[in-house]
Amino acid sequence: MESLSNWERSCYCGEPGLAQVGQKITVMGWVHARRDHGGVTFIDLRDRSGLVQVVCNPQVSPAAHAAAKDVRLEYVLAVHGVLARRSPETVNPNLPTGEVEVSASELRVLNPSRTTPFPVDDSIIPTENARLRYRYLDLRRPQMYENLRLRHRLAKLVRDYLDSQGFLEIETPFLTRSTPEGARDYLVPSRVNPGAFYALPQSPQLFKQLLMVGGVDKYFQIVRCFRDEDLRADRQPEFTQIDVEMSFVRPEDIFRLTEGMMVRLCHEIKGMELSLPFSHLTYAEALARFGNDKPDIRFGLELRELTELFRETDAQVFTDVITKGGVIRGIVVPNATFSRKELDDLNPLAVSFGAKGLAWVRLTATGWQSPLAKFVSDEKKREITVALGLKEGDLLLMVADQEKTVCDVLSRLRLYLGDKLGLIPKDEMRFLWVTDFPLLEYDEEAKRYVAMHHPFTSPHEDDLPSLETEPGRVRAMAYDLVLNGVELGGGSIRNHRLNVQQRVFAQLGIGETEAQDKFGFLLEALSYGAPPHGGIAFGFDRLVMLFAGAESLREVIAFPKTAKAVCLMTQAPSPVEPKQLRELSIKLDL
RNA sequence: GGGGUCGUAGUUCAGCUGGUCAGAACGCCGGCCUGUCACGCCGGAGGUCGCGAGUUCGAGUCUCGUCGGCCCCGCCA
Repeated sequence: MESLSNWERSCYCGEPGLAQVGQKITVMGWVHARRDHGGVTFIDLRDRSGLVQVVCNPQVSPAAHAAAKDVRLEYVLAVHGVLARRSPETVNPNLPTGEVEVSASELRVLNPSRTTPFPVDDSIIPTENARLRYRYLDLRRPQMYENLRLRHRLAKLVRDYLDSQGFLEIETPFLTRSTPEGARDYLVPSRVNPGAFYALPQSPQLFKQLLMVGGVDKYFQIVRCFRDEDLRADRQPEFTQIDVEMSFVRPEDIFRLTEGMMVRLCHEIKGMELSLPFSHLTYAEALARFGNDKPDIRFGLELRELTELFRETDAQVFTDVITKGGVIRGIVVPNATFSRKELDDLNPLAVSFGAKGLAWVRLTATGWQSPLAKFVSDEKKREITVALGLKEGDLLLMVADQEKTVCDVLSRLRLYLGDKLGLIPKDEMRFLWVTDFPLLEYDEEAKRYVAMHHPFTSPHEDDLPSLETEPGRVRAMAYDLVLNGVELGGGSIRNHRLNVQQRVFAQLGIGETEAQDKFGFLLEALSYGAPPHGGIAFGFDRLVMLFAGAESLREVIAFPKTAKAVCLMTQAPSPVEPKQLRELSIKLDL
């Protein structure tokens, strides 16, 4: 093992080309491959930029050739030599540096490596278990480096854009106080205040509002947030938000700012030109047409309302549901070439989505083909066929149940069909604003209303009078940004008027005493000339994931956690010393 | 908390209805080779089949439990 001493790297491995032929260069990196021909040894040296072939020829340097004999995969080398042009028959067209090679005059082993637990190569992707345990090896794979680089570039573009729009990046505390509502908090015990805990922020929500009261006017932060909830492919316990807040704004101002940002990101990263403005749907429209509030609008297969069309039929499975206040909705698959088996397989799928069953009608040359055919009169069949514009070959898939279940099942079925039928243009970026969310949602378990967005969201001005009389019907000045069916961000105009905030708290069952206790600082701030303000926050990890075309957040996070919120590399979380617990006045009860 | 799925050599995997099923490729170790780039050739080492019970004459294979990875539901203002 040798030291770097006075050696200085002259270029990255992926950089040398014909222009540098004849120059003495020094490259450093990892041994990606070694081909020993006895007389001459080839080493592919890799760093983050790519590969270059190093030739160790005893006629050039006996020492380098001898040193190359003991070199193994993933050893760290420094190589000094002349960049040579390869003879035409030895050019490797698959390598960006394939026209040249480094003729080694000196080769230093800076560090050996044990045999790695898996190959450092994009050709075989090891199990996620191994990748996460040895993340530093996984990160050597070109794909992972590209993901990290993409993440960096996006962050920089976001910063530059918001800076150009007059925003200040301001840090807010990580050690803050736990607040009711929302996700479970990660708690941090306070040593100097025994029995008291900080909470890691689920988002800097209140701080950014207080910055507005502080006259900052335009704030942003690319900031870590923490939520102690169960994980998913698109959910990590700590994740990064692009957090934005502005004063004296309407939703349109937030839309314009966001659209400008996304236009720039898509242009710079993908060379795509987005058309503006983005599509808009109200929450009610989204639910009616797509069955959920984050529809993928890259393809059709919209939901169809069928309740009235089937009300006067003898199809008892349908009429029973209608009697119980349920609905019937469906999806028309144009020109469906499903085999009978494929059709039958849809039923258990629908059941797995929560349906009791899946009804279908296929329009053939001879009319309706359907298990329901004998329960529907010919006249009704004609009426339904016309109403839905069914054509020969079309397939109508139907679910009857309570509205929520129907929406749920059909929205998932729609995505499944879109994917299976190849209707989703994978390289499109279709942004969508979803607006007019309900302010409140009735929580059956808690037997009270809870905030759909968060408790600081402003009710729609027009609905303000009915906040107490019809709380469930009040719309919020809240909006979500959806990209290709993924909820990318959400925000709202906040309550800047003290009395409105107090009225919302009251609807949430937060009494005056509790409000003072938990949010006193906010209510106080609102009483000192808080400007109208609002903002938005984007899931930065999800943004990177979508731009990378990755299937999981873990692909774009350097050191992610498993589905059980464990870091397989550091083995966090871990038990701590009794002494640490004593200092914190904490006793374990396991 | 619930459901599904996976766990066999360092890695990726094969191993059928229980009975030569302890296998392949790559990697690793040794040897040969001066133009390879998935180098080639010869030889070799390497596995408590995640772990624990059970069924059976016999379990990698079946059953139950358990641990871990992944996916989903609940949860995620």
